Amino acid sequence: MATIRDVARESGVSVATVSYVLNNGPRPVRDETRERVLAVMRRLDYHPNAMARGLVRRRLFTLGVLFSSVEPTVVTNNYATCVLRGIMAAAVQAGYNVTIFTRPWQDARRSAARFGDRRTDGILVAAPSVGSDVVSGLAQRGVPVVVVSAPSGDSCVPWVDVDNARGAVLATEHLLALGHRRIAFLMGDGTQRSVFQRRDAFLATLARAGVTARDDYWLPGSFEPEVVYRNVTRLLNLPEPPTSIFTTNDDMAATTLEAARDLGVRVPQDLSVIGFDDYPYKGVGAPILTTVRHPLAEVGEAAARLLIDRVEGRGDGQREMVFQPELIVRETTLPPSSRLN
Amino acid sequence: MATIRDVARESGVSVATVSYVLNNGPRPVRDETRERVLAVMRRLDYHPNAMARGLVRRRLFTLGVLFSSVEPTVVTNNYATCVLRGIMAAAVQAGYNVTIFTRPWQDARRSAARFGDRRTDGILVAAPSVGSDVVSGLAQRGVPVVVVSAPSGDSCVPWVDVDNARGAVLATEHLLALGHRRIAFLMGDGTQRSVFQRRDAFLATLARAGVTARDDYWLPGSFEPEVVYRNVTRLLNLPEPPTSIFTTNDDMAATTLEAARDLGVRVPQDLSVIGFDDYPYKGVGAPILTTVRHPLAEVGEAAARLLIDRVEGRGDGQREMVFQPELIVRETTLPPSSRLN
DNA sequence: CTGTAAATTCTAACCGTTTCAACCGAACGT
DNA sequence: ACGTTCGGTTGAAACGGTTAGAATTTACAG
Repeated sequence: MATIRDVARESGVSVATVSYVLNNGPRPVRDETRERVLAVMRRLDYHPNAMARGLVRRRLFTLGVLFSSVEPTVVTNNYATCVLRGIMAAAVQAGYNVTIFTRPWQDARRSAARFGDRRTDGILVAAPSVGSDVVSGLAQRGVPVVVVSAPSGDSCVPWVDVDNARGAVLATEHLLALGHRRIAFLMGDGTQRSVFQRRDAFLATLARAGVTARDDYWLPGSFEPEVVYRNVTRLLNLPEPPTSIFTTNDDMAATTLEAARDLGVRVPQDLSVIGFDDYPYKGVGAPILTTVRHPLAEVGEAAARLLIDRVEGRGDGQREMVFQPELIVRETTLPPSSRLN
Repeated sequence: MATIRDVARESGVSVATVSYVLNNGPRPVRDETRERVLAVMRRLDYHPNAMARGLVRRRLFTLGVLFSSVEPTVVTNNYATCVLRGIMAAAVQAGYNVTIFTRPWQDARRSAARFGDRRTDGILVAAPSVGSDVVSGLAQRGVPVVVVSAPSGDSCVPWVDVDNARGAVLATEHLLALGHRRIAFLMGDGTQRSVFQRRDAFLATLARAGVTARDDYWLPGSFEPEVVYRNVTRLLNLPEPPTSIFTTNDDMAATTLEAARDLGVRVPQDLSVIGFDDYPYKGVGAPILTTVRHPLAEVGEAAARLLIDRVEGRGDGQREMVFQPELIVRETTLPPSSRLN
């Protein structure tokens, strides 16, 4: 494999000169010389070694992505896929590659140095769990970090998220406006702050409307499909089952529909279901989910842009971005059937 | 940020010794010395610089993934997501990171050197289009390559794929066995070899059964949802519409269901639909697609394993792997309704 | 003790770039 | 004719590691 020295030798100039033509600077090169060097580069099929470059430039034009958990299924679930799509969009545009870290974050002491080993120019931390020191750990080590879909505890780390509370308000108010009073909230597991934000806003909205949150609708939170399925079954078998269910995300809503179907509960006639996130399911068949649109790809894209700006020294003070959710009424919500009330 | 030299100085040994403890070799280090060095490393929060290491070791423990097209949507479509899931699984297990290239492949002359710039230890090329010189270009430059879901023209480049022909046979025979004779094949665009393999097997199976492939069911191939939708509409409005449609992949099948629904054609009563790939849709509602299961994640995982074996010098001659597809009969296929025949 | 082999450790070259300080010649102002 | 700039070029010092070869200890037999 040809190196810069080969090019220099073949074209009768110093390596410095070759480097200058390679980078268009920082010193000028006479046109005639440049042409000669370029010709040799082409002839030798030369391309600079990324490692050597990265070593001295301390830049590799690569963004790191760290998901809270690195189970391969987690890296490729709906949430991650959507965020990744946005990240890729920003990366493509800015000419960055994207590296997905596969080693799980353990704690700052053991992991910060590893992830900050200059393999990437900066790191996007997606959906860190509440107790984790991943963000502060990296930030403290001087690694440029942007948090995706979670506020950063660390005040100097930029973050991008949707307005979770607002989304939950939209969903809840929609159900209330339809006339629902028996509304259950199906909670995801308690490692994400967004889950709590959505729950709190749900409860607050209910309270504001003078509707009491029933204890028997309250079940332990989890994103696990099996648990969700079981919880829904339990809810629908209650003496007074809910007439509508609001889930923490669309995957849970899908599982809810499945469980309802298996119980012979018709959606939306007997049960309204509303999700959150609006994953772009290719809906294989009806009904199509009513949900709160969470612009995940845009969130990912904005976060990646923010990170790129930071590593390129254009940190224009932008510290946080909050996207507004939007209620998407489709086919899984209706007024509660009188039969059940 | 602490360097190996800092550690050496602080612990009163040479950098070589520090390196030996870092890598457990190649020379032994006395226990007492090792402890001292490790203590200093911990105290200084030292972690070796990945670039420097990569430069001399010529290994970064990172796999590159190159999708035929790098539209961000392509990188995160169903196909790519499934393959990526498998790749991640293998990578996690072997301790590799995964870099997704964002610059599109142009041609060997312009791109080979760029992608072989030692930023990754090897490259997984996913679904290269038929005319592309991406595989040969990289291979020729000495970059370890494994092709995902396409046979490699280059005989010395390993590849992994599903048996596309067999899958199409399974689907077609299923429809024939149900009694369908008016069967349409909806073709994807002609840049992937697998599309042709599926089509050819479809036609061959039809011929073997003595069923003629009708010209009026033959439409220009495309994966674009709009085109698919239009094609399906055209088919179903034919004087003698097909009683069943076999699509090149599940996304197309989903669009087919949508178009049928919009036309008031009931699936599976009036029209049977069978897809290919079995993407793990969270089926939001019925009917659930009958399809040919293509173990995409396993394909990706196997390919990644093959690549890792190669870069680690354990190339045990394994050159190609073909996975067997499986017919998954669900809810979108039935015998043709007599009404229509 | 001494000689010798084995176990450690050190010195220094190297991996392939970038870039700074220095140099050289030509053009320029005076 | 003579400093001064300035465009163009170069040698060499980083960048932060690995590792071969030499040097130093240590272990052990005689």
